Amino acid sequence: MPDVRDGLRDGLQAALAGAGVVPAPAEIALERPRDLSHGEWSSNVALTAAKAARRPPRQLAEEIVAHLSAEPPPHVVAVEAAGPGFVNFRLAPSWLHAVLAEVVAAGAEGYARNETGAGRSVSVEFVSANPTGPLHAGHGRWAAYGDSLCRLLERCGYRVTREFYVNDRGRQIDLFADSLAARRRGDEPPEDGYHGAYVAEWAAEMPGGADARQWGLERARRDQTDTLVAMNVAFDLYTSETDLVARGAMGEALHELDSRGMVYEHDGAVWLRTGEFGDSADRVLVKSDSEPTYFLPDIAYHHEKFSRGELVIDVLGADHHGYVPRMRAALAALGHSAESYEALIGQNVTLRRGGVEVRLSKRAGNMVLVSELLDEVGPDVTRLVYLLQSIDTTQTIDIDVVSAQSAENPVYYLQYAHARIHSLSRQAAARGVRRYPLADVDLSVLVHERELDVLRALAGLPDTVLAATRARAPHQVTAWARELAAAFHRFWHDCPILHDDVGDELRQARLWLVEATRVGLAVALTILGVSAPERL
RNA sequence: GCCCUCGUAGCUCAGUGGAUAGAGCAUCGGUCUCCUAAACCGUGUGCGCAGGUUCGAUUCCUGCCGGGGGCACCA
Repeated sequence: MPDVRDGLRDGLQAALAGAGVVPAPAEIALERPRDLSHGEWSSNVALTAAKAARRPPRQLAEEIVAHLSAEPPPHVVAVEAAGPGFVNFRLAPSWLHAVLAEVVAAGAEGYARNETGAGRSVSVEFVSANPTGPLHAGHGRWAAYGDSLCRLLERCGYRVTREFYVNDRGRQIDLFADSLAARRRGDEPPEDGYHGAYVAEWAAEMPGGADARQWGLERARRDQTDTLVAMNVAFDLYTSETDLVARGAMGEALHELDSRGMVYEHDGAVWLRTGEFGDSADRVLVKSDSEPTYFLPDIAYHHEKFSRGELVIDVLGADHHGYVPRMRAALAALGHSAESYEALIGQNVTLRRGGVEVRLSKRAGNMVLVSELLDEVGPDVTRLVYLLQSIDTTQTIDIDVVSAQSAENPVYYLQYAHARIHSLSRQAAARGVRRYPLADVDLSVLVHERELDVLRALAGLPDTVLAATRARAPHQVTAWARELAAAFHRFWHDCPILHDDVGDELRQARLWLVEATRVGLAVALTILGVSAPERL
């Protein structure tokens, strides 16, 4: 599919050759200036190649411009040297009409798809909440983020396995079972046990004579899975720590580390030389009471994941970041390359209700559950709210704002754009207006700035998808969708479609513009895992 | 004390090695005989501080200050 940039690059290449820049720059960068007065596209080659060309950047830029003006690339109406040495391209609207046709031809399934990850597999682990309770609002962030990241990777051609690790053995599970059993008897849970209200509720459900441990695990798992399903998050693989140990994976990992000379005994415990691989200290794999630490099965699990992904990604909360160096070290000790393991650390979520911040705590009763958010605002708003901002910032979700049906709620802006598109379809059908085949429509009548702005936004989606994937930042897609919605709302305001005084040609072209917008929105919403209502 | 992370407008947040740093909310004021006004238009003395790298730094590096998180033979 021809990209305008291909033509511009070819032109620049030829111009550079014509200007006698001998070792042509390996890469010619083209960017969209934030200020349209600098043209539709701009290149800084003259700045980067100035040294090699042995002349001032501005002068080189002017030579390039001279060459390009003599033989302008497709769609180009003017080339200018500007600022310290930028080469700016002014384009005819025809380049955007080509974008419209491309969007429509590719459709929601194909537009903004790329092959950068083709043939590569990646394992992404996220959420992995302990099976000792429901998912809280913090888990919800990783569910939304992890799943959308996977959708981005898939759109870039990667084969993705969504993984959830279940820590279903060890001390926390014992405490949870003890807490359940205590509540069942009508006693208080142990001091360091689980005190959340859900424990008492679940204990009341528990049949007499049930094994608190087994029953509790299943109850918690079911609760978590229900929530994930409601959030439109589907995992490909759940790995139980108990199963992992039972099938010997832990022993194998230990053996492999040992055979590589990475393990030693000290004070009756078995240690891993993580300190030699960038961790701040060596870590215990098997305690002096012969019980493995949580770390050993975790290593075994991560080791296994490489059979499913050449690239292994963990999505972790900031409270687990201290764990990354030791896992990185353990994987290095097993011979995995540093680039093949990626730990993405996200900051915590805080909730505000009635102007008061609600601290998330596992043991206290003030925990806000994902299921509560889902009940209050529904899955679409929940996911979109999580994906509104970067995981690098601590997120404060104001439940009052998010649950309000008002302009303060950023979610409605997007949904309203979507609803308007469908409203138009209904109106058109009611008036007997139908869309002609695109081939029969003259798009060159689309010259209104509002129309062109929508198309400019649509033109940027493939780059946004690529950049968001590389940055592991699904929120960039949300930001893009808001931009598209804004452009669309402005277009809607200024450009009538079905009104009687709109000519047939223009009406048809605008109908297709709306269709392209629908496609663009659909792509973004699919990546975000959100569906939008057809009417508000 | 050590490590990680963040610090951008009154508030919540985008953003980027480039040319005049953007949205939403809030404030104030405008726009429906017209496809949904949950929209649109106007209204803005901001990149924590100090060095460094660079033709160019809000962006990269170092230090400092401030917020959050983490430093177990717990998970």
